[in-house]
Amino acid sequence: MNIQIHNTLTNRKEPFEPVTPGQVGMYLCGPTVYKPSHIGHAVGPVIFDAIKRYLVHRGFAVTWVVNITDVDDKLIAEAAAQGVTVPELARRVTQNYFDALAALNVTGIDHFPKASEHIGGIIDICERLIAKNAAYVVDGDVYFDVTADADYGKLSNRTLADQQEGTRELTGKTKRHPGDFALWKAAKPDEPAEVKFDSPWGPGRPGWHIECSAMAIALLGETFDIHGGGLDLIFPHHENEIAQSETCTNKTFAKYWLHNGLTRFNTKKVSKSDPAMQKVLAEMTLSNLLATYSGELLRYFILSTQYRSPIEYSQAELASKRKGLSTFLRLFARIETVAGASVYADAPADAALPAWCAADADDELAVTLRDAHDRFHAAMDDDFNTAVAIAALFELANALNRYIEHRKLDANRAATVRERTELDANRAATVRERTEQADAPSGADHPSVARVLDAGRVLVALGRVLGLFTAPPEAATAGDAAVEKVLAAHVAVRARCRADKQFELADAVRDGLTAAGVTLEDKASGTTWQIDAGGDDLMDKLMAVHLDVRQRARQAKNFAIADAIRDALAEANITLEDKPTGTVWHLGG
RNA sequence: GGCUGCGUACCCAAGUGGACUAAGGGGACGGAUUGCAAAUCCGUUAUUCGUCGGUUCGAAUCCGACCGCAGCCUCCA
Repeated sequence: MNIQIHNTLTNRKEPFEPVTPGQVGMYLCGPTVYKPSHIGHAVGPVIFDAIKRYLVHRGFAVTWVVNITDVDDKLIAEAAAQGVTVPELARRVTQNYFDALAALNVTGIDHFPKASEHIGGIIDICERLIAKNAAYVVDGDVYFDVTADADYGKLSNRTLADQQEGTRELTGKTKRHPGDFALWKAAKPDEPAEVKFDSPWGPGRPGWHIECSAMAIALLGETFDIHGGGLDLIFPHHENEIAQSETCTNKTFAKYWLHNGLTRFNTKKVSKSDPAMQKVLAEMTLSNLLATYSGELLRYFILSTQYRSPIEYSQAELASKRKGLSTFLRLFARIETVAGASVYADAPADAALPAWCAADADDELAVTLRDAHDRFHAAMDDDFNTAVAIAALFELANALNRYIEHRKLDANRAATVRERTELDANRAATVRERTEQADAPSGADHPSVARVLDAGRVLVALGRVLGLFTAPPEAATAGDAAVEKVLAAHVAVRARCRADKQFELADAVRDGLTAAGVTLEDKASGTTWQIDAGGDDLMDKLMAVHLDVRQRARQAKNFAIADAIRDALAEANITLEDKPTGTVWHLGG
């Protein structure tokens, strides 16, 4: 099956055939590093990262370049406003960008060239264009002559005549044609020394578009495969890149042009230039978002829409996506409980199907797994349709949950049932029946469990092709052993309450924890917790619940439970002191 | 004004001539399960794809008009 790519140049889907068979060069326009990255900056890198992973998965050797534009008018202005040097500001903002990419699991970028480090290549292109009479010098500026490029406008589908009509820019004395653009800008007297570079035309710095041409050519060659960026870059940025590069080399610059949809908020583009958006934008920096949402969730959110469509950002939408993503993460935890082995470890790197899933295998799970596997690949082959690829993963997840459910594979089910016999003699008959029904599997030796584990690992491997499911989510309490222990005490207390049929107290525990932002789930294999809203005061909240429940138990003269609470907390190294003013607790008593 | 796109259920979102009496997710509702929940499973939730025409044996998908929205034409991922 062939990979199809939508090419902005032809406005069609085309079969993907790299310039050099088996090898792919990709270039994505990166940020101008003068302000912290916002949600929109994450879209291109996440999509391209998924594209690279898929191409690698399909056997291509891929080189991916993302530029850092660190010489620019806005950068100079912002550095001056903040009272720092341009390199210092650029360094800081670049680091901010890198941190966000790491959190988003964007790991595939091979080169991050900086404009300031490619001045030689930029000057070289300018000179070649001047020599070809396709560029001219005016007072230390160098302009590209758009009339020198016969097919100028082919990417954005506009003619020079159209443009002359629409342009607000005056031709003035400097430019010959209003569409001409600066390749090189002469330094202005008040600009700092670190953005003045020597050139044959005097000190100055690159124009906006030229750095991408120079860096792409330097790292990927004069013709490469895929060039991408946001839709808003089609004109003038990419149009001008094509014009200057192809006029310079007489070769095709990039074979396929990919453009991702823009992030929107209240149906408006998230844009730096829109004053109404400025405030929103400040809150939508990637570092802010990553403080609230996991990188995996943001990545999943971006990939759940086909890349050419706009993405509507909202908290409600992210909350909805969080639920969807958790379906997978819960399933992985469930399989681990069933099989006693992690799906994250030993997932097949190439997402290959297990032997029992051979083409002629016709049992239900084999068919579903094969089908999901096929659909995933077909979706990605079709212009990297990650939305449909994820839908295939959902179908597989559902099939696995169903399989576990119907075959009663949940680990320790039999053991739990036995415990229950002791709890509730009246129900013993039902319980015995259920014990017989369950095939009481334990561990990965059981054939059905082994299949679930295999299929779960394929699911993880497919997700990893999109850059998801790399590792189990870190518990919100990681590193906070005290919180873990106090929660364990809650679970123990609640189990005691339930065993004693003190359901009001049991519910008081759960309701109290829910209010504190912790969800309890009673499963056949035991009670688990999930922290939805952590925070510095979580420990205090958890202890408040303990004290409240204990107080209720004492009022009901249920001293057995009250004592059980104190004992459970003692296990957590917490002592309680009952004083006339109330009960106080301290750690490590 | 020119050039791109878009408008699919309560919300998000795939699908761009026949396997569509339209994927998938969220939500809602009913059932199983649970002491009660949560999770999970089962089921229901668009005879219809902005509106009106046209082409076609056949259209959400092509064409036209209209309505609404967005992007680019100035810095932007």
